[in-house]
Amino acid sequence: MINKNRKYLTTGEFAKLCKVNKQTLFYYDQIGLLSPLLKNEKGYRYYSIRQIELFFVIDLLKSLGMSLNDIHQYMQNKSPESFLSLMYQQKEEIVKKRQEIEMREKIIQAKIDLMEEASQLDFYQISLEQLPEATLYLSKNIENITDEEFVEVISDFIDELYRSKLDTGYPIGVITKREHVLKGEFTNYSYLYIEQPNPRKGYPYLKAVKGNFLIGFHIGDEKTIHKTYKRLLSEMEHLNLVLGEYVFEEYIYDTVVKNQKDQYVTKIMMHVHQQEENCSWG
Amino acid sequence: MINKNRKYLTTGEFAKLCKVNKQTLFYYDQIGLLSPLLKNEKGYRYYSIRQIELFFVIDLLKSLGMSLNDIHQYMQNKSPESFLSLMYQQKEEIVKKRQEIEMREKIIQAKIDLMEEASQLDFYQISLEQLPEATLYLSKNIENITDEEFVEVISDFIDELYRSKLDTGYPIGVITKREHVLKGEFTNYSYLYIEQPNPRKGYPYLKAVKGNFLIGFHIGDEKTIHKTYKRLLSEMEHLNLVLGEYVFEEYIYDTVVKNQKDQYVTKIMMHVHQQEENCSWG
DNA sequence: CCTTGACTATATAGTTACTATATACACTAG
DNA sequence: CTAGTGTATATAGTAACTATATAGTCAAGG
Repeated sequence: MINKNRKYLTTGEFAKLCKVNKQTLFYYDQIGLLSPLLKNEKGYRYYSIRQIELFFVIDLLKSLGMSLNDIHQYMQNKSPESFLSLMYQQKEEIVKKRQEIEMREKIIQAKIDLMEEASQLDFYQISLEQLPEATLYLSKNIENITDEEFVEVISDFIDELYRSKLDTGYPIGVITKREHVLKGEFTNYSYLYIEQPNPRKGYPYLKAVKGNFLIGFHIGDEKTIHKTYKRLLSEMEHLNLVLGEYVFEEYIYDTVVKNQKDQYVTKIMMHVHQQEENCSWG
Repeated sequence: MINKNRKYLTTGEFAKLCKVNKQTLFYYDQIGLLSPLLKNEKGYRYYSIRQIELFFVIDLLKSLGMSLNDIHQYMQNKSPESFLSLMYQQKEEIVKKRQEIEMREKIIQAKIDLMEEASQLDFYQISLEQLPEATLYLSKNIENITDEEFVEVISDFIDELYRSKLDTGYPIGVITKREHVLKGEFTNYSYLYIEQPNPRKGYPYLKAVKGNFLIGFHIGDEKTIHKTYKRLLSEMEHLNLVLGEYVFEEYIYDTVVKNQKDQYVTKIMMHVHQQEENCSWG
């Protein structure tokens, strides 16, 4: 619509309107994507003001991830019909992109919350807490399997995180059963898990837990985690508690925020109950 | 958390987990962004399963538009504090990005609506319609100004579209005052405008219009638009109508969807009133 | 009329984050 | 022992710019 008299714009002026580098317009001219309406005998380019609308559309399509080549293809044989169908197509794409962005926004918020929480913790303190119900997405069982099978399970687990968008930004944790912990097999894990703060309905393979937990932190390489387990178990006895069904482990600080293994921090959450004798006595 | 026994992954396995090309991991190793925990004497790379969490974060940061170089900088001296501040920073960025996506989604929807509407139109029909109130963002006055001043105004207008996110996907239109139309100066425009279907409050420079409009379409180059104006004006007289204060012009089909100027379609909307005599007679 | 400074042009090289290709070595299963 | 799959390095290519070098153009001021 914009077209006063036949005022044309130089490359510099047009570039300023489009908010791009002049070189970009040379490049677009070169690949035939957007050429000036006319070129004088000295080679000077002159753009019509109207061409800004075309640039807007090119810029829109580019921002939606279309390659200049594909945009060029469209521009070759444009029509109201093909434009409309392109827009319908891009509408679907952009909805997906918005959802991805929303998911990433949640992930970032989760990381912020986790880090803020971690900064308040005293890693040398063992505490007894009542944890609320939480929904977890579990892997297949990983007890007593070979290395190859383990890689297979992890692979499936992570594939499902991608496929069903279950990555919430929370750390991937592990669950160990009481029987293994009591046998001193602290790293004979049974499942991997990732917490789902906003679980979607109709998901079959989710599991809830709540109850009393004895919580402690292991500082340093995983290799020495048995020491922290022993401290926790003795504290448990001291408090007249018995081990519940599961123990949960989660990284608080890992390779993402620390350079050396001896600075890693692992949170250990032991499900516990009052001791039977205590109950019948009291 | 994930670490069974000291099972390491080959480059191929790790790449599969990360859903990237093996070459990408070579590249990340090369630039020192993400190197395998160990390399054997034959040069074979072995990644720890835990490194997937690091890859996830790299991938997240990358998706937020951070360059590998900047990510690398962060990784060099990572700490819970720097990670937290990075996340806060990225949270702000992603909010902006989401808002941009939402705006583009609206633009695409507007283009779809406009094209669907256009496909229903009979361009050879002149019609009288009551148009509802609409909010328009106006440019400065462009009557009788030089080419240089015109470019200046356009530039300001488009700058403001960018700055205040006023691009709604609707076409940029022009307004001509009655006095110019009556003098036959059909292209002596007074303002540029763009419709705002969801105007934000507190915007001072918006203008509303409603009333009866005589609507016709000009097919072809703008140069011959006076013919369509004359047809419209004679139809107006025929219907015993008088010209209102303003005439609006909008492109229906332009350089975005048509290759040749003779296929462009311009919508002309003339504000009209009943003729005085008619009113007093009736 | 000449010079200065801001513009225009082309050509070429560099950038980022891969991706593809070519070549050679290693490892595993039959 | 060989076939097939895996691994490695080195090099070149890609998209969409971006920067740099060199040269021609133009309008204003002295």
